[in-house]
Amino acid sequence: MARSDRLFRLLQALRTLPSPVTAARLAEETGVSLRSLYRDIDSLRAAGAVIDGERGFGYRLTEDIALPPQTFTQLEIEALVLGLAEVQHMGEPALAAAAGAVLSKVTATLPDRLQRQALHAASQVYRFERRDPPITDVGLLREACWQERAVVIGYVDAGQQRTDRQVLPLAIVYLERMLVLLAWCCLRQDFRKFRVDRIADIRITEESFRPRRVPMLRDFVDFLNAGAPEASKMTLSGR
Amino acid sequence: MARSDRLFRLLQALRTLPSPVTAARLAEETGVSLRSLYRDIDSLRAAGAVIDGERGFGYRLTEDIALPPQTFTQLEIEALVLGLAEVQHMGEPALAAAAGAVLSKVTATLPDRLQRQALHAASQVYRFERRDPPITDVGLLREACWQERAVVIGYVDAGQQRTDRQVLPLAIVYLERMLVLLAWCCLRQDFRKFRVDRIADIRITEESFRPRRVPMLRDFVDFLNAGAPEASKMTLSGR
DNA sequence: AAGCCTACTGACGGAAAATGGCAGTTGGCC
DNA sequence: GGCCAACTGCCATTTTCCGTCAGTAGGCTT
Repeated sequence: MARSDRLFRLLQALRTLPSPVTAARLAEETGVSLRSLYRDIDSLRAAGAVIDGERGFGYRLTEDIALPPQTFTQLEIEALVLGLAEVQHMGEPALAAAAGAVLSKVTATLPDRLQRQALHAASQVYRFERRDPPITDVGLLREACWQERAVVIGYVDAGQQRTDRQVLPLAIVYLERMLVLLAWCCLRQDFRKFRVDRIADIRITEESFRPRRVPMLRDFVDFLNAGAPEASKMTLSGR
Repeated sequence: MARSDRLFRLLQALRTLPSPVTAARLAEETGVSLRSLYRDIDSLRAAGAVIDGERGFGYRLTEDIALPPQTFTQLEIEALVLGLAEVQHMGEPALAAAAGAVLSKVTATLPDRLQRQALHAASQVYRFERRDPPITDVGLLREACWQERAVVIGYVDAGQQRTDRQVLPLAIVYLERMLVLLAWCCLRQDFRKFRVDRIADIRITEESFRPRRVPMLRDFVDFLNAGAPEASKMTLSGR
């Protein structure tokens, strides 16, 4: 309540006051202590604003936030609603919630007519089966991917054999109905696919492999495609 | 932080759920107790929204407001990229292209950092099989749904029998891997499901059933769910 | 090399707000 | 009169927020 309002005023101050502006000035402007101001700046940055801060100098707003209103064609709205609905159904709870939030945020910027279209899209996703929540914490794996940190996983293979191994997580992939972790296996020194539902436990280590995730992922896909016939090559999602 | 996000979702729920909507429903939607919900409604009203509340009836949003700017979290970006990638893979060419367009438009408005995140999302969709293009023109069916015009379809049933029938198209649904048209069959005077891949040809007629599509669709879903056990009820995509 | 300016971080304790539960009131409708 | 659902007040608990303080760090001037 009070807080979000203050963040709004802080952003306004950054926009209007002559830059660079010191933290002390902004703190005074928003009526808050210096410490809290730094926290507020963090919040704005977390929300996507790009704020330069140089020691001994001050702050400068480099990139503003606010999703500008968008327009979409009717077909594009169908695609958006359909895709996000799909994620709401198949994703783990946190991801499903995020899909809902995206839909809300995007449609909020739409003019009335398009909002109604979004609401009554002709393409829909219905599911009979309730997906049973995966035992594995997908969120943790995703976190590891983002941070490019090695993880130690307890993996149960097809023969019920459990092994603990350290891997470099590259991506989480929906591969023909199956949730799969693509990773570099440090034990075997090779690319491996791990079915997420067979990962018994996960521990994120301190070991970072930044910034090698993206190129390694590319290599992995190339490697998988090397032997495959042209018609059944993997493609990276959408790009 | 969490609160302002919730208020946003509440507003969105008020916008999208069929009005009037009860406090209990909204509380469930935003994952909060009834008591807190009343407080949240107060907050929105304090922020300027005009929300009708009649005892024994429910709420209705009379005048909308805009809340402070929002951006996407990393997880929300994952959801967006994943969902649209899915559509790019499973949709017919026109729809797939639309999904790509949405992704471009949305990411174009994002700050650099988030754009990079979108590009290198940890969740991805890979497909081996190339989808064989459906014989049926899904676009035409969608068009008929949008325009709420009756169509005459040539349908080949399980026993290879072909019949021509006039139907009122309600929605196109991805139902367990299968593309299905939900429609009112004028011949049988009943709700029917038609597998899109068995629709041999389509002709849009002049006959309009506007504005009955949305209520009819609701009836259809209720009808399907009437006998089903609680655990396997259909849900309308995402809302 | 020594200050100085300012961004930034961590820890800690107290203050304030948010939250949920409960018991009750109220107005409209069957 | 009973039911429904909006609304209110109160209170214990939990969570979040906030200011203070102590310290680190980069760039600048002297």
